[in-house]
Amino acid sequence: MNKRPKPPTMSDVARQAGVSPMTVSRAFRHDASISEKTRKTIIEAADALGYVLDTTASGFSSRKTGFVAVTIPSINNANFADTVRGLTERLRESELQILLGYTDYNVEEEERLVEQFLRRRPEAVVVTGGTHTERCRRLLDAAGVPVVETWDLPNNPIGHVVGFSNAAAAELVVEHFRQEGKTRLAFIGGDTSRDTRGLDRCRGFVEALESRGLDSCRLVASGSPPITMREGAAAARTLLSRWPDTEAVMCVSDLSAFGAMTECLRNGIRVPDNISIAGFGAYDIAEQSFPSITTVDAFAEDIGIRTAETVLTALKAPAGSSEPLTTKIAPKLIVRETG
Amino acid sequence: MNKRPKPPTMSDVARQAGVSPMTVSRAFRHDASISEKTRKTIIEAADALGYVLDTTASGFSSRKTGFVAVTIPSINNANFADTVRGLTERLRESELQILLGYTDYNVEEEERLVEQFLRRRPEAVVVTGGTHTERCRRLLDAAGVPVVETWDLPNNPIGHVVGFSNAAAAELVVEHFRQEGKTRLAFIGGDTSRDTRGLDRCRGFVEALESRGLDSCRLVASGSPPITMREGAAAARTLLSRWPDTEAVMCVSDLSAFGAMTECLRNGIRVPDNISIAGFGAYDIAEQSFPSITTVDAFAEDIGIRTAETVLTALKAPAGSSEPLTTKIAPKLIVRETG
DNA sequence: TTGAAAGCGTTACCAA
DNA sequence: TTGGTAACGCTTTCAA
Repeated sequence: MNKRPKPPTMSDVARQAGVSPMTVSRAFRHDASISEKTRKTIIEAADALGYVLDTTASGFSSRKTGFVAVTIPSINNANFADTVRGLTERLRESELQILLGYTDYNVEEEERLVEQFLRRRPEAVVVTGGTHTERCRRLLDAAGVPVVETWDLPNNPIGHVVGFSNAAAAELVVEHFRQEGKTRLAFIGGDTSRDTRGLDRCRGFVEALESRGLDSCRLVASGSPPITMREGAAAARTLLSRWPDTEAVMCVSDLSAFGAMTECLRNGIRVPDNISIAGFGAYDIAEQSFPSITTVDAFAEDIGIRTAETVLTALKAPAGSSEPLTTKIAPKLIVRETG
Repeated sequence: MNKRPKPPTMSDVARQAGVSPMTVSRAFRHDASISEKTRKTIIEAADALGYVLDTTASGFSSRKTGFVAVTIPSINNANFADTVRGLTERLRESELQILLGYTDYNVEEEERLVEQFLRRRPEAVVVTGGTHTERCRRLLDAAGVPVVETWDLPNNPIGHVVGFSNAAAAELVVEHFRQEGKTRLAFIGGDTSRDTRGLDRCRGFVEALESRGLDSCRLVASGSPPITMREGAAAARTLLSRWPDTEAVMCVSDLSAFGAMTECLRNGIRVPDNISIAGFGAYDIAEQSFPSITTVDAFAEDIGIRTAETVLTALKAPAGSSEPLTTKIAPKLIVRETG
């Protein structure tokens, strides 16, 4: 760890290379008009001095930070990780860098994070879901940069949207269970109101049952979102003791579905012979578990890719002209051994 | 999306509040000497204008960006996610923000990322592992900021270290299998040389066998790191067909262990009656699967917390005085139903 | 506790 | 293709 009081600047490089600082600046940009020979001299001088471009200064000067601020509910979730991966890959060529933060499924924390990010002057902001604090909406609105809401279809979007209806996704599962002739259906999710997408799935589940004239009282909440495998297992215990004749259960995620399934197996309840189980999210575990788990693929990575494309389009558009884009993703049911 | 050509500045707020820009600056800092009354007036004026502090400018001026650059191998890995969580939580109070990137277990990509991050002038850099390209080491060395290597104990550290010996962790598992009287042991991991921590575990496994006079030829590689559940299952197939009398198998991670286990179950092989299985990383799945999986807990979140503390200590120390700190984590064996 | 002046390292803009 | 000059919005430093 070399403690150098002051890193070299463009002026230092300019002196070393015998050119003006402005020419050094050009040597470090892709588009600039500069002779290949001059550039080579400059890059060599820079390397010799250990010079690294200071984007802190260049961003300040050009009012372009190259940041895209992204908030996700949890950093430890394969679905959101896939979305971030899609975003990152698709943005790679464009000089844009992701500033990533997680909210713990908490809108207050989201507000804190968004404000912190806005101070960095990102060129665009990507948030998860359509539920935010009033102040958070105001901040985003006033930021004057493109905003994309993902993983949902908000009624009153802030700006752009790349998402799907979580309620409709739940209906896919209900319809599937119905086609298999099941009538006593249950839902396992987390308690409280923090995970709005999880709640939307529950709501969609209930509505789908009601519109089919089925009883919709079998709802079990266990643990605060995101609900874990262990909480899925606990919920399954509750479910089986309260409504032992349940024929099929949809879980808010594949992780809880896996927990519920192992709980059944531990208690000698056969899946799907005695009970069908479905999850959500197309996690690896749903495919690799034994038996494998019926699920819904929301195409998390695609959401990221399409979000990146939305950002790029919005950034390219002349300042006023950008009308909000909405990209709808169509989740897909994947039927497996459990259902 | 309000398109405002220019966001308000401190001068705008100062005019609105009837004070000097300098006083506005003080109102936005925690330590500054300013009367509570003045501050209140200013904050109100700022809110009215929709002013948000521009850290792009303040960082430039003060030469403090408030960034800690962090690179992890994969964004979709519960272990590294836990480390990031520990880091983030522990850093929350300190005005430091994490700049997170992932390398895909690739040192070339790591070099690219580190260079990109260094341009942002982070106040510290955290990397995973002790293996880097030559140029990456040079860049980090020249950056003049504290560097922390994690999840490993490098022979020739760049600066600070918070980690453990992956080889020794593997030996824990071998010793456990030995105490259960198993002699025909196998290892399942990924191929090639990208995941150096995985390789270290394999090396530790082999050395532990040899030092106990056991045969160490049962090594199966499947897929490029990080090896998935599916690849773990494929490796188990190979293993069982090539060495059907294997008594116990250690997998490079819990995910591959889970895949290997389900593959056994699918084929009617009882775990642990016919074969014992152990993983690594103390993932949720190892606890919740049925049967549950023997594993090694490397205390991923602790690694993050201790790393944050190392960063804070190094940042507090006067420029020259900081000698490298090494924090050793002691991984712990967790014996479960499979082993 | 408050204010004024002088940068911080880069890029935009215009001129050569 | 190159160079000079004037910002960019804030903090540091010193003075009141």
